Amino acid sequence: MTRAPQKRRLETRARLLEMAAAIVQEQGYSGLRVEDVVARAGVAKGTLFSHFKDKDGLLAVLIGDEVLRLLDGMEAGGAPRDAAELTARLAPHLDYVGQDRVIFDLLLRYSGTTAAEPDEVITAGFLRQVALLTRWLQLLQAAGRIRRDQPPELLAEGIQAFLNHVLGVWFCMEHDDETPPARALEPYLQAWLQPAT
Amino acid sequence: MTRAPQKRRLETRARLLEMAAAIVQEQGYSGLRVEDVVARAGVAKGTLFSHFKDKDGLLAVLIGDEVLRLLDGMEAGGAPRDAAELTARLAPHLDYVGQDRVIFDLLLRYSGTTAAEPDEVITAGFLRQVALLTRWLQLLQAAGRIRRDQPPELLAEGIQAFLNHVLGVWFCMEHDDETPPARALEPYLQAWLQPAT
DNA sequence: TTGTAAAAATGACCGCGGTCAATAAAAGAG
DNA sequence: CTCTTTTATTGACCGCGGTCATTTTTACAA
Repeated sequence: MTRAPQKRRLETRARLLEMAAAIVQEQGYSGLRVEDVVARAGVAKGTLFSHFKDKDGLLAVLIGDEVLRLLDGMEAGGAPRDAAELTARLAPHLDYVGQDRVIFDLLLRYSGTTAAEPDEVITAGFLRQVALLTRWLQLLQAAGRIRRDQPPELLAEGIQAFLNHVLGVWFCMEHDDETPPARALEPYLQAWLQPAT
Repeated sequence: MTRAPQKRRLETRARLLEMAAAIVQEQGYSGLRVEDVVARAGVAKGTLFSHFKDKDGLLAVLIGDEVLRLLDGMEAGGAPRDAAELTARLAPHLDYVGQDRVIFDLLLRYSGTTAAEPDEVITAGFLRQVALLTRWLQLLQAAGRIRRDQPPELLAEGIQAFLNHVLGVWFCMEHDDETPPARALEPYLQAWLQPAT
């Protein structure tokens, strides 16, 4: 008979996440070292890896959490009324991911995970994002603001593709460059969703 | 007075690449360990890192080389006559990259590098691929087989985006799945290049 | 040939993510 | 309160990529 996870364990997990978040706050994602996390949380290294599969597993929770918060912001803005407004809704997400390559790499690694364990926050985030995009695209199609010759699911996945493409390029160049990801995304979405004439 | 790189050094570099390629042949890219490479090449570890910036730098040469060979194949096929034929030309590339996540990750890291040092094989490969795609798209536009309302450069970059998207998803799922990347790419390219009516 | 400065190669060493057999702490059973 | 079983934690240890002060080799001048 398997038992439910005990209270003490949950507290440890919470403390690990809390300390990790604090370090990220101070040093950024790239500055996060497992040894620092466990030191601050006052546990041994092995403990961390009994709570999270690996360092990425820990990051996935932190980042997934943030993605969910960004989604709240997106939804709060209400349904966009055209392609340009949709781009604007995506801007915060791009800004967040664009701030550190670690975020990008991790999201990319999980971005295709449509199935999988629902307790993984990051997966939940993706499912919600795709669902939200699809819903919005349906509305835009109904309003005749974007093309209607393709199913909204395909268009949504296409948007994901352009999002990642733009970010990938962003991380390859020196950032003195003045074009932020959100701005670079525009021409792609305009072309991809081009309004029905 | 700086001197040109000496013969002996070039031989060492060549031997390192040769041995690395052999190991990849046997164990795949994921199985490549720096220690094995230097052991086979009969040099110390530090030597490898004086020839290549890091492990990725070594892989970049190996993979970039392979990408160039694939490009030869693409060009040998001649210019495609419609979107479907273009997809077919890209299939070998997808098959190659899809065989190991290491290849994908590395190509993605370099994929935005449009400028940079021309002696990097992998950069050369990308420039050539983009140029080739652009040229083909121009021809297809001229022939009226694809949309003409967007510059071929934008369409080419879009294709890159879909390529990476499809591959990203591919690596996220169990590979018992029967849909290979090339097949998954089709609907995107059809939609993205949708023929002028 | 010999002296010397640049180039090339060396390998001990480090950082850091991740493992695992051993140990401690909790949770019932009697 | 014991004894036993499950759960949670520990920290020494490992693998592997990457560094750097030191040593060896090479090229060239006197």
